[in-house]
This record gives sequence, structure tokens and C-alpha cells, in this order.
Amino acid sequence: MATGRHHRPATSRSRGIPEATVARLPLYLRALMALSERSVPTVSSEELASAAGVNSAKLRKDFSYLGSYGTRGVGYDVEYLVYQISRELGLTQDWPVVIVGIGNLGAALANYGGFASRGFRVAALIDADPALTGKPVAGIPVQHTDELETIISENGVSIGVIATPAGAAQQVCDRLVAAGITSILNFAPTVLSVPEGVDVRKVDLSIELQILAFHEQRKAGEELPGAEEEVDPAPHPVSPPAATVTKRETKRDGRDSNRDSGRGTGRDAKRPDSGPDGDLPAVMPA
Amino acid sequence: MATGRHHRPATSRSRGIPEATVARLPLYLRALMALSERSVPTVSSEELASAAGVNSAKLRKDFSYLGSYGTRGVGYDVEYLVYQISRELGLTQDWPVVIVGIGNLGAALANYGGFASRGFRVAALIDADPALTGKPVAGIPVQHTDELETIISENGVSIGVIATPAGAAQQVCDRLVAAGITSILNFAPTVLSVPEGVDVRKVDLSIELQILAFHEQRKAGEELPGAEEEVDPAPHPVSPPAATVTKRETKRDGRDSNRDSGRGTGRDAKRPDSGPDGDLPAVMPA
DNA sequence: ATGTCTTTGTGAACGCGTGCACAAAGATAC
DNA sequence: GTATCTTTGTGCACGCGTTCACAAAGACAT
Repeated sequence: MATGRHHRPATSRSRGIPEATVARLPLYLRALMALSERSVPTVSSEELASAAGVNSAKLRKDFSYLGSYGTRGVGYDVEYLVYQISRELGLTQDWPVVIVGIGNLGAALANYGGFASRGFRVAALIDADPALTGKPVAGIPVQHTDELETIISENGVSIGVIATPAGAAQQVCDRLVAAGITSILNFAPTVLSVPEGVDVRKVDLSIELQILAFHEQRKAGEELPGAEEEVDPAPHPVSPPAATVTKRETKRDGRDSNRDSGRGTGRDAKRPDSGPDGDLPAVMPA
Repeated sequence: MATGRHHRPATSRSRGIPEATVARLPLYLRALMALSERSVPTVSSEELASAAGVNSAKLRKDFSYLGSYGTRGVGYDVEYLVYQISRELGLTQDWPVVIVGIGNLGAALANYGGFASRGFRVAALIDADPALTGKPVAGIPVQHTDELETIISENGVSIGVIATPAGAAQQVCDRLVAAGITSILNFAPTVLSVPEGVDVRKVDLSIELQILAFHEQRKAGEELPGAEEEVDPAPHPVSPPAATVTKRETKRDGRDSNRDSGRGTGRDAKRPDSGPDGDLPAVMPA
């Protein structure tokens, strides 16, 4: 309970630009700036789309939300479009950013070049470790967490980056929000709860890898024509699952369950009680 | 167009688990392991959902794709569910991973604890800089790029992490794929093109910040009822886009040669100046 | 001018994802 | 056994996002 709203009305009803489109604008902008760098005057939707790795129809529709900035029969003026997208994204103004948690990751972020390239500027580095205080990272001296509120209000910071351990993230988040931050980029592997009106985006290495692993496993399974899937047929020769849990016995041990007949949709999956296919024991087996 | 396929059929038609669900499974798993740590035997969809920061109906529907693992009137068995999700994600097996590009970010990733926690294991660190070769990072000696193919084939690596500068990413990507990698996590700010069958997920700090900036700008605009917003009312005195780069050569590679000489007139830029909708005509202010 | 050619902008159809709301299933009490 | 209560599993509807396909718009040629 009390978990903060995770998202806005999602409709972005104010100016009617779909979220999915907003998420792609930076991609287009990057491609356009590369073209600009090479002094290319105009691009067609087809060219730009392939440079950005998207479908050309999608790109045109995305741009249509911004207005009609193209010329039929010719394409889009690169410089003009760069400016329009930059303005739409709010990149024509300066965005001071604070990074909280200057460990390996925080330091890497501070050093990241692409940071300052656009309108973003690292206003301060903050860490709870007194040993770090004053030490320069990426040319910026680390400040102690005690200064957090002061730094944010004095610099008018509205975007914060959390690169702390998971345990400290929610606490840091709360302080950031209380201090006036309204946008957070979270690198800690935790679900942050924030009041309405505060945006949170998360970057989670572990989750990304797990998603890749899922697809990887599926690929490996399909590879073989033999219809092996569902219940893992092959006992893994690798180490048993790192179940560090090993807690007390599950009092509800008789959990056999079973695999229903695949896609149970269409008919309510009758769950054959005490199925004959004794699947797996209650907890992480070998 | 030669540009690689961007995505799969997106439907994951093989086993019918929606992509959106797969992306949430790691979230559930994390919440479940926290519960397991505290020896909680069962959870309701409501509790687990709030811990994972999602809607309970969504969670139930997600789990329904995996099978019927709950008990009505009670909830879900934590240990059992941990195992089921782990298995579904392929986390019951060992996934060796290589990290290419051991700069600030690559080193931070190598040191990242959550990496090895699950089935993932850093099999090797690879960098093109000879000065780094042999130096241990996070306890693992960096190996030179020359060894890339050998490392991957000998260790049976199928997942690669790219943490190189943008310029090197595609090249590294091509070598990884040629060596047998079929899943890539890309931290370089570039669109990678890969052959079909290879999965790419990207993590892009700059894009995330730009998305936040967009919302931040919108918030600031709505804040004041009748204040500044919309298109900036003060259009810049029109100055030709030729500002920064005045090159004009259209010698772009073939395929558009049909109208090469045509638009060469010095002041060709004549796009929607003073367009019908009366928006601003200006361009990027340098 | 008229015609042809290229490329945009968008209406419309479709599919996926989300959330509601409720019947079904099991636990628990009696 | 029956009744009640809790919580799952899912049918259904709705809205967002993607894609197709084409008319409209402008450039260019004659």
C-alpha cells in the first residue's frame, strides 16, 4: 500500500505528444546531429528512419505530432528539425543535474561525456561517505549528503540521478523530492515510490540481462526441432540455483501443481487436481 | 537498405508470453526474493504487486501466462514462485557474459555486484587498449580485443555487453555477432544494426535524461496558468541555417543523384518560412 | 502552363497492453 | 456436510501504438 503512482495519466494530455513518440525524439535528434555534422542539408523520412533504427511511417507520424516540418518531394531540413526537436525536448535551456552516490557507477556517470553535451550540466556530486567529501571526481568536488537540500535549492536543480546502493535509494529519493526535485533517474535496483507529479525513470542492468536471458533461452529451445520445452527436460549440469534463501520449510509443502495444457485460453483452464505429472518439488530443486 | 532488422516479430509467438510481461518478471522476482529473505511463506497478488510497483490485476494476468501457480483464497507460495519465474527467465542456468570496453563505465559494470548475483557471471573483460591488457579490474584481468573471438567460443558466451565509445560500438558488435554472440546489451549511444536472430537491448543515459527534460519542461509550462509556453513568441531573426556548417556539397553517396545539381543555389533554404500555421521560422541559434 | 515524380502527412485498421469486474476455487468456520 | 470469506484467474472493453496505403503537396521537367 501507499506505493506511489508509478506513472502519469500516461496520456500526456497537455500537448498531445504520445509517450512513445517522446521516447524516440532523442533518437531522431542524435541521427540528425550526425547528419548536421556532415553538412547534409536535407533527409528523407526513409533515410532518417533507417539511421535511427525505426520504421519510416512511424517517424513521419512522430514528426506529425510536432507539426508539419517537412517538404513533400524533398524531405526534412536537417538544421531546422534539429532545432525543433531540441526545443520540444526542452534542450534549449540549461538543466543542472545532481548525482547522488559517487561509487563506481556514480563516478562513471560523472565522467560520462554525453552528459554535458546537451543541455545537461552536472551541478554537484553528492555522497554520504565523509571520506569522499572534497575529493574531485571528474573535476567536480564531492559534497556531503548533509548539503543535499542546500545544493538543490541554491542551484535550482530539478533533475536528480540516484546511483547509490539499493538500500539507500528510497531514503535519498525522499530527500531529493522534499528538496524540490521533480525528475529522477534511478540506477539503484529498487522500486522507488514518489508522490504524484514526480517522474521516475529507471535503468537496471540486472533486469536487462534477465530479459536477454529469457530470449536467449527461448532461442536455444527452438533451435532443436525436437519439441522440448515447457518442463525442462535436461537436468542442468551447472551449479544448482544459488538459492541463498534456504529458509524454513514451507508449511505448505504439498505444492505440486502442474503444467496446464499450454495455452489455456478459450476455455477456463481446468486444473486437474493432483495431476499425475508430478512436476517439481516445492522449492528450488537442483 | 541493408540496415539490419530492428526487431523481432515482437510477438514472441513461440510460447505466447507477452514482451511486456517478460519485462516485468525480473521485477516480481526481485520482490519475491526479498520476501523469501524474510521467510514470508505466501503473498497475495495485492501485496506482491505493490512491492513490485505494479497493478495487482496486471500481476495476476502476468502470472497466468506462466500457469496457475496461485491458491485462491491464499495467494502465491513465495519459494515456489521464485523458482518458477527463475526457470522461465532462464536463470537456473549459468550465463557467462563478456564486457567489451573497460573504461569508466565498463569498470563500474564489472564491479557491479548485482551482476553475479543471479545466473550471470563475468567471463571476461575485453578492451582494445594494450595498456590495459593484463591489468585486473574487479579481480578479472583485462584481455585484448584480439582475443575476442577465442574468448567467446571457448567459454560458450552468448551474451555480450558493449561499453565502448560510440564510434567503436558497431565494429565491436559485428565481431561479437560473428563470434557467436546472440544477445547484446548496448551502453554506447548508437543504434546497432544486427542480423535477425540477435537481440539488442540498449541503455542510454542521454536519452533517459532527455525524456525527463521533456516532462520537466512540460511541468514548468503548466505550472503557470497564463504564462509562457507554446512556441516561443519571440522568433529569432531569421538567419540562414548555414550558420555553423556552411558546406553545401551534395556529393552524398549515390542513390540520390537524380537531382544533384538542382538545389544548389546559395540561398536555397526555403522551407516553411512563415508557414501557414504561423509558427516560428527560425533555426538553431548556432 | 501541364504533367510526372517524389515524398510527406494522415485516415483507417489492427494488434497489444491495461484495467475492470466478476465468477470460480479453495480455505476456513461452523 | 453447508455457509461464508478471501483471493485468484480471466472475459471483456477500451485506449495507445504501429503499420498500411494513399491522397495531397510540392519539386522538377518540358
